[in-house]
Amino acid sequence: MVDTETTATTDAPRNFIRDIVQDDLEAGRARGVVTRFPPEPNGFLHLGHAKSICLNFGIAKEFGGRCHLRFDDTNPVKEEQLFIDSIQADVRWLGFDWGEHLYYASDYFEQLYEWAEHLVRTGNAYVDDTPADGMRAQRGTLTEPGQNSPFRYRPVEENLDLFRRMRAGEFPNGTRVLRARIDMASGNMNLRDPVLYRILHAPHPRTGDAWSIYPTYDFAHGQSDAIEHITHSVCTLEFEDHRPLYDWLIEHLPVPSRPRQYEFARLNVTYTILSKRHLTRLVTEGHVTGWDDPRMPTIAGIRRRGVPAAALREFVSRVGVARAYSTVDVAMFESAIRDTLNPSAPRRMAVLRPLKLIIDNYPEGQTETLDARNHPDNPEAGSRPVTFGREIYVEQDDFMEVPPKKFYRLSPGKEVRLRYGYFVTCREVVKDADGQVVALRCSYDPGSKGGNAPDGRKVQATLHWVAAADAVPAEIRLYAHLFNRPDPGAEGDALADINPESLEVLTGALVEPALADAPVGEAVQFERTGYFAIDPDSRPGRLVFNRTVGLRDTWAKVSAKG
RNA sequence: UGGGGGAUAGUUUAGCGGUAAAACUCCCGGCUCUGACCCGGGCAUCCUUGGUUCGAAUCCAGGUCCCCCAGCCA
Repeated sequence: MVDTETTATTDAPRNFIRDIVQDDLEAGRARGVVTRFPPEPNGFLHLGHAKSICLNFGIAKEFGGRCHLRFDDTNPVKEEQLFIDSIQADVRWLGFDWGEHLYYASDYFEQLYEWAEHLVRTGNAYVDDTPADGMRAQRGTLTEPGQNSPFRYRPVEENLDLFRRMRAGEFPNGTRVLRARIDMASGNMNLRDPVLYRILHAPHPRTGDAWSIYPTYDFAHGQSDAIEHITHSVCTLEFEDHRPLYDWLIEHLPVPSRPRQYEFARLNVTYTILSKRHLTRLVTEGHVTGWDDPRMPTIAGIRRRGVPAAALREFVSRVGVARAYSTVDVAMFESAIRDTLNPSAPRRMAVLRPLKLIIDNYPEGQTETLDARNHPDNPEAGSRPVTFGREIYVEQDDFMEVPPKKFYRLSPGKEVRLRYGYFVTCREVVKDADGQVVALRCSYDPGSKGGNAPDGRKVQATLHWVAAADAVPAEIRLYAHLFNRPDPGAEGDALADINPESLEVLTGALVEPALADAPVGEAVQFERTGYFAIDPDSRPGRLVFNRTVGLRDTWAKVSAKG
């Protein structure tokens, strides 16, 4: 059976974050470890999130701590319940469990508001009436310091009054914000009086219209961590510059714990795009069929494609965690998928592009049942019967009328083995009026039943096949990389690099009957072609398979070289 | 000409002062009722220049290149 285990393994390799946690534990700086995975529910989870999920949940598990799932839902205009639901499903599918620890930043809105007032009262925050463009102008540039807002030294009482009225909904969007009073001349832009609250008259998926002001990421994140007693708040490198602000807020607020932030390099993969903005466009502009299109790097897409959760975890584990910017070869992902599937995926025979083969010396109307093993290395997987007959189908790629050197498969006069069946020799090539090969007439050796010749002679190739008598038609979807260059977007718009041939639909495929009742999502290996899984589009009588990943194809390389 | 980070094989990662390790890719070969799997073998002037040291990928100093930051996004 396919590996469908849902419990994540703990064989994670060493990395600098684990080292930090271990040191903190050993030095007594932390009594236990509490991490969190904090997605904003504004899209589907993808490969990059998988890395973060495995890291955060993995560390918690390794050190006997816990990992929270917390939705960073501070911007209601971008967030939807649909995403909240899908994210939970995806994390679970990946094999992780947050137990009772499901939280929302919005759960803390009241507490955060109180802390905001605290900052106002202590003179560390003020209400600024400067419009957005004015604030931008006052912020300065990367090399020039910013200018103080004229409202920077507003009296505490006035700030308090204004802030309360902001909450009460008295002012329109964008007319005022609450800012931390830190340092307009800081080299770190995040310290130039960052915005803590903005006015947003927008309904929130969870709090409805209870609020007309919402905290920014910077004000919500660290404090949420503190509320949950997160010990190690792990995020990606682009938040490095926010750490001083994270710490500043923790220091100036009466928070119940002192979390620490650590950053690692986000995942990049060749031929893939992982920015939420681009993924959203792929969906909304119709370049793919949805968030779960098997070509998408989303967890949902990957799952639909037939990739087991264990393969995703294995990939993340192989990639490692570091602070160096990097782009992982997508081949590493494909390899992890094959390695995960190979030991367990049942073997079946399916002919993607059928070519009829007629065995002239096989009795007409006769069929027989042969025994085919379900797995070459695992006898316990058992076997299944396959029908053999006078007319069978083989792969078009397995025949060449004029074979190049090193082509071991069928060609005029050549003998090959039909897997678990007989040796057959190609005697005649049947063509239509256009000269296209439409069938092969062959002879077989009755003594080679089961796949071995009585005289011990060898053949160079063993072909997969299906019998015309009981083959089942199927649609097979072959996927190639969604982008046609390893670094999509490196020159201009990433969507301009979309591979127009990322999907190939084969409607005339024939598969062995044992495949007719394959469960959705579980991968099987079509011998000699790859790993495939039933797509949810599949219906009784209309099988649809997705190619999860192909097998390594040495011949393709040899033949490509000529 | 601001601040913050990063540089180890084609790609990721390990290495934490003792003479470069693993996975993936690629190449060569073996095995084979999947040209799969599996098994051999090959592929690195550790960004650079100096310094410290018996000894440096590891420590120090200078340089170079790359990434992030000027949202009332996260």
